[in-house]
Amino acid sequence: MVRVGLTAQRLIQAGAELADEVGFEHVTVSELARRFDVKVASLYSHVKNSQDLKTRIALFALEELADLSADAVAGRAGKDALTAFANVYRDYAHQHPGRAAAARMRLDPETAAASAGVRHARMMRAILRGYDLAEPDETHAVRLLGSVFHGYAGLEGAGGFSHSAPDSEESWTRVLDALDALLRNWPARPTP
Amino acid sequence: MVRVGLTAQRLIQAGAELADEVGFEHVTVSELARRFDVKVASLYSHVKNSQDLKTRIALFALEELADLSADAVAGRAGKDALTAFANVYRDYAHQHPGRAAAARMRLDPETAAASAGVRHARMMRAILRGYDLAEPDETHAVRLLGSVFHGYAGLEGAGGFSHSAPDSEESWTRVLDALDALLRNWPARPTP
DNA sequence: TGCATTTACCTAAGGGCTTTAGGCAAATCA
DNA sequence: TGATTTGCCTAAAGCCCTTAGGTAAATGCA
Repeated sequence: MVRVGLTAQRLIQAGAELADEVGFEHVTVSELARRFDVKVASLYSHVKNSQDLKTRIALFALEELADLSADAVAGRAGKDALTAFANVYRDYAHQHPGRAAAARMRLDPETAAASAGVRHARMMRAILRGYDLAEPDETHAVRLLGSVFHGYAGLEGAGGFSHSAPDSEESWTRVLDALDALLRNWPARPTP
Repeated sequence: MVRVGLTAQRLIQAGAELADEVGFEHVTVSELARRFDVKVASLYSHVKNSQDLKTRIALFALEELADLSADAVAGRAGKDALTAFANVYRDYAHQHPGRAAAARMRLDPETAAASAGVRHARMMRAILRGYDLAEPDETHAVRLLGSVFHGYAGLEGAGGFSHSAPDSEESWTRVLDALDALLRNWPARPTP
């Protein structure tokens, strides 16, 4: 009986790679076991269950993404920072579609609160400090940006923008231009 | 042997309701059969397989949503139309979270091309005609709006904005204000 | 109205993924 | 080196998906 040296970390890492190959929704304990050439039951000492595995892949992706974003944003401000941050997001979704999908997975509130998701939110707020928005507008803007980034990655991943002109790359650039313009010119609350 | 009178339409309708109750990802041929008090195999005369069932629920949701949007937008223009359209989207996601998730499902290109998704795109373009954007900016704007609507619904459905101030309702209103302002003031392509 | 055809639902069966319980051998430690 | 821990295994049960082939209800036709 050869020991492969499974650990939760190795499983999650391999799970993330598997997600990128076959899609996050097709990540399965069985397939993971197959890849380690190990029986399925063996994984259950390292991971609670299938749900737990997926959650931990999601948390892993969120961390990874937050680390990349932090690097990209360091030393930048204004549109520069916004673009760098947004591009990390989109590039990650291109290079790691499975992990990106994982990062969009629904987490229960406590898990989410303990996740790197909060770092993302903090970074976004830091970027927004370059545009001066008073609360609650800053929060509205955070939510708008989050929606755009998630939404764009989702639609692009679903093939929404492929095979139609202009190419998605150009739209992305122009969307960022537009968001920058919007943030510099955030409208006052209209008087009814 | 009592006959229940299954049809593809009834299955899809019931499937949509099931999705709203348990989440689209938990819609299962078995559960559907249980609800009709019928054996699982019986469904396979009406629906090709599980994937087919889900796809048809997605198409159903897209149609329903397009019909609602068309009604809401009729007779409106400018911000009025934009708001009406956007609110249909969001209200639908609130009232029918499962169907909304279905509507966000990845479809293969041919299926997507034959779906009500194209009506959605056409309506968006019609609304944008109220803001005068020349191509390719109109397309960029369509993609931005799509991303925001999908993204906001996704994050809200995932509980992203709950239990934090200001409430999601207010953010949504202000996001629409902001999008309207942006469309009225779409930035020219910056000269590098 | 009676018979043939079609159709709706059924049983049976195989295969995959998940999860738990309990066992044996490799690694670790004293 | 012997004891303990730990990593991976077998076995088994449960649920979902899917196909093949059967039976009875509904429908159509003479």
